[in-house]
Amino acid sequence: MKKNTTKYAVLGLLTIEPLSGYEIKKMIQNSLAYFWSESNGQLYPTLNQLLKENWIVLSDNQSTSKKKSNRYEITEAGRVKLQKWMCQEEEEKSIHRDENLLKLFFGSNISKKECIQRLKNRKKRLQEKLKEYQAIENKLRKDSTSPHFIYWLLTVNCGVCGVQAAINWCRNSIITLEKAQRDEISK
Amino acid sequence: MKKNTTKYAVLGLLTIEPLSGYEIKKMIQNSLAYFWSESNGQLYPTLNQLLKENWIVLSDNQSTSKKKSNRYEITEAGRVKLQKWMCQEEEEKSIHRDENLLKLFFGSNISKKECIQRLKNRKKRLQEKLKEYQAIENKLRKDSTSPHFIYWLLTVNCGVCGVQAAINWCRNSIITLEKAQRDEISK
DNA sequence: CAGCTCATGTAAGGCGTTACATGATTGG
DNA sequence: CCAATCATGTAACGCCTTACATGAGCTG
Repeated sequence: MKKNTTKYAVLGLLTIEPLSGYEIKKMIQNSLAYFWSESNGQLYPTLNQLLKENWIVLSDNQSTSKKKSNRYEITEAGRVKLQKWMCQEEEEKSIHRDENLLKLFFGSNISKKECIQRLKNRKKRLQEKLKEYQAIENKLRKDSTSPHFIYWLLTVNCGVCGVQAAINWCRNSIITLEKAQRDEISK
Repeated sequence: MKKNTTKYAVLGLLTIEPLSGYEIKKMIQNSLAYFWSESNGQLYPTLNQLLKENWIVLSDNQSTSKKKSNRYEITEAGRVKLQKWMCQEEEEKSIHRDENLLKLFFGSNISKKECIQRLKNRKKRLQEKLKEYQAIENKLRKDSTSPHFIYWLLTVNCGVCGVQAAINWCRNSIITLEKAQRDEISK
């Protein structure tokens, strides 16, 4: 059984406020980018699917601009559906495919020097990512009155913690490999 | 452009030793399960594809058992291909879709109590996972002479660090939510 | 000989992305 | 009026999983 998680992402966003497809896309890019993404090819068909299932409806208050834009509202049925999904346990699926780890696992096929360089680059990228996340966190903290505040903060905090852990692991791994490299040479 | 990472997983495993499709599958299940998986529907077609591209060949030393089993060896071209892939930079794709975070993000749609319960369950699952990873780590440490040893240890260590970070985040998040819950009631 | 594991595959179908197509409106 | 942005979609394709199909050998 497949999930079609796009459905729930859309439903969730519509509990915040009525939105058009285009606005949903923007919102995901601006606020959820660090843990979620949607493509047009997924989003628009899903919206029509949700309509058919009566989990969302076309909002009658038209959009601010004069353009044709379909603004959607979540229905009561949609809310129930979303809540049910949110309360479902999901087993901890071990991140099914981590390409970085796969490469590391086969490290003996390239030189230690090369491996170390890869890790250093990775660490650098992660540090940039960390800055981004912290910027999001700081921006969030400025509007602590929203009912969503606490959840959004926890969400971005998860990203921060994860990246920090990855950076630490990179640092330690680099040290380990550098030590091994020195041992190799001295022999 | 898509990657077909299965190719590289197979090539990598064949640098360790010649293997049949079935053995590759077992190996992934037994040793790489915490960061990689393959299904038959992906594995066998990929093997034939690799054959056609001359990155692997049928090994002539037949398998231990008398059954028909196609054991494969990596070719020099295959090795080059693998090494090239390993030295390629990949941009840090922010884990494109994290369902747990998506649920948390929409937390205001359900009760704090429910959210806390979800997090507690998640933490428990993560702790079990941590034990598994540590068991793998301990098993690995017993054969420290292998040339793969250092890489395999680093790989599993990455898993351990990630899970530990996630557990800590869960713990802190639970505390934060419980505090918010108390504040709600006392008002 | 029944049932297990070994062993290799195929078919169907969902998920998801990329790239393209199409227009309307707005701003310079 | 030209370009950019707003706005909605579709077509094609790749990845990946699930489920099934098939058959050989092995074990009691």
